[in-house]
Amino acid sequence: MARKDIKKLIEKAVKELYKIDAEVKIDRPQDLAFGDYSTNVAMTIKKNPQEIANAIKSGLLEKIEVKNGFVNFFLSKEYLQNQVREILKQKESFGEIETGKGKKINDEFISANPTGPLTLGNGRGGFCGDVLANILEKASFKVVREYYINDTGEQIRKLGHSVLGDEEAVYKGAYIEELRKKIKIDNPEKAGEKAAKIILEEMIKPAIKKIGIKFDVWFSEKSLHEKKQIEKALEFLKAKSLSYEKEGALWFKTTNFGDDKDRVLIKADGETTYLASDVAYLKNKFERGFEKLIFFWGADHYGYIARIKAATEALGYKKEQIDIIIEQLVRLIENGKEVKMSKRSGIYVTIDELIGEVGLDAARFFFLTRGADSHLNFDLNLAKEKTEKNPVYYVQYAHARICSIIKKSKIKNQKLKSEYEDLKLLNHASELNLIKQLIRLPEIVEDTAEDYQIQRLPQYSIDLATAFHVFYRDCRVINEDGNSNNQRIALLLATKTVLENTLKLMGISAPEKM
RNA sequence: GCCCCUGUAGUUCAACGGAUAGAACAAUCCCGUCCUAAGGGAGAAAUUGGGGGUUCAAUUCCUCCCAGGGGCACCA
Repeated sequence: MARKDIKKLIEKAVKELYKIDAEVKIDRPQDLAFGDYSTNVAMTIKKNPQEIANAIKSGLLEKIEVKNGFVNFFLSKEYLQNQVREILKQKESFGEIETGKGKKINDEFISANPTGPLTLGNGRGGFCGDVLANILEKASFKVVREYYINDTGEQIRKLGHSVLGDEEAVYKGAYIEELRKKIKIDNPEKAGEKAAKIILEEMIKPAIKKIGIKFDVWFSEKSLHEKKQIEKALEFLKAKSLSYEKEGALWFKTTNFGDDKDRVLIKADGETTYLASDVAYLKNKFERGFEKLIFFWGADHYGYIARIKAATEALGYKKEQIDIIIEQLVRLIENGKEVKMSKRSGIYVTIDELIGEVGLDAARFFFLTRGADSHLNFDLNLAKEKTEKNPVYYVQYAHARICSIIKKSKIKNQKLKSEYEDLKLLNHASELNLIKQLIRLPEIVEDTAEDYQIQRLPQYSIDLATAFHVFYRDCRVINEDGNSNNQRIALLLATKTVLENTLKLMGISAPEKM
């Protein structure tokens, strides 16, 4: 990666010049006039940028300029041309980096209660959780995608009551009516469990399959009870003197770890709380050897963070091993007004409806474009209208155009190989700019695996597509006489590869024609 | 009351503490096709909610205020 190499060069130069270890950051300036990369290190260590620039020599670089205190680096044509060959060599593995070194990460997302269909909000977390897993895998982490099923407890009993249609019913909707026909059990708890199973198998799992997500582990809360793991977790806390009895309940001293107040593990009526299950579940996850646990939660679960971190520390692990990504809630807008979504009231937009109306690729792109912190509004009618204008088609169109040219060129792969030896004719500004976009992918993967800002990826795919469309305008691949320019075919194939790899990371298809 | 998130162009969103705050959609105009015009280009549109502060440099960090969303259970 050029960025890494430049960083090393600067660090070395600074060390030799001033005998200090400066923290060097390499940026990509927005304006290409400021170079392909730049650094502000001269300003942060208050030294002369020209002096630093003079100390650097590399075949990577065509020139180094100093402006406004920044040192700007311009990549050489030779380096860029060689990258095309590199991409063609690496193919689908282009973009992979080694930072993860095979470390095991558990990525838990969606984990919606099996009390109803998956909705918009679940989709947001689902797409983001899935794509983060893709990125982490690209960064050489070993990722397990996990879904936690709350298949026992209060909400399951309530589901049972709802199916039975008694006065304790809370869930509404056509699916409850359907379940009522299928389930002939009088006991609310048993009826609830049966209903949960049907909802999971016939509603949730098919919806997840439909949106292109594959979970490695479906983890049942009930299994924690059955395997006595909750008991063991509680014994563990007791042995560490981290729990105590008060007013007939068993409490967990979460305040020892920074929580506002202690929390109940076993209620006075003898039932364990959700937290008790979670302590056991956390213990289970860590014992499976994960170095890091990622959770995608909706903002309504914010209050739970302190508890989970406390539990992590109580179990003897570091709270840094837990990364909780809070997705702000999706607001449903209808006729310009917010409609409160709620499974209990039966007002929501399901994943099935969403995909049916706007399609999977557009839906994925829509959600991936927005950062987790944005409180996004979702207007289904507007989304339907805007579907045709979704930028995802702009990106896919670039891929389709490439496929079309390649098909037309009738070039054979074997013949091409020898042509790659020389790519020196790729000199046009639009060709070089396209290559500059291509080589960003590993950097995008590196940065995103680090900070989880998934929206960087769709943004990048648009930049990449734009660079291609400009190249398409400026540089003909198939000449008027019908012969093709093989070096440009090579660039085309490299672009196709990078587009495919990027779309694959987002879980979006790369159509050959549109 | 306390905690978290948000407030950026007409709209929906971007922007590792950096250079002239970027896109897309909408609105205006140009390029009539020759490898897919689902494309390309030009211009217009922003006092980044408001006031202080830290910094060589603030949309970004701190602080106060205003507005909105979420959370503060022996619920999940």
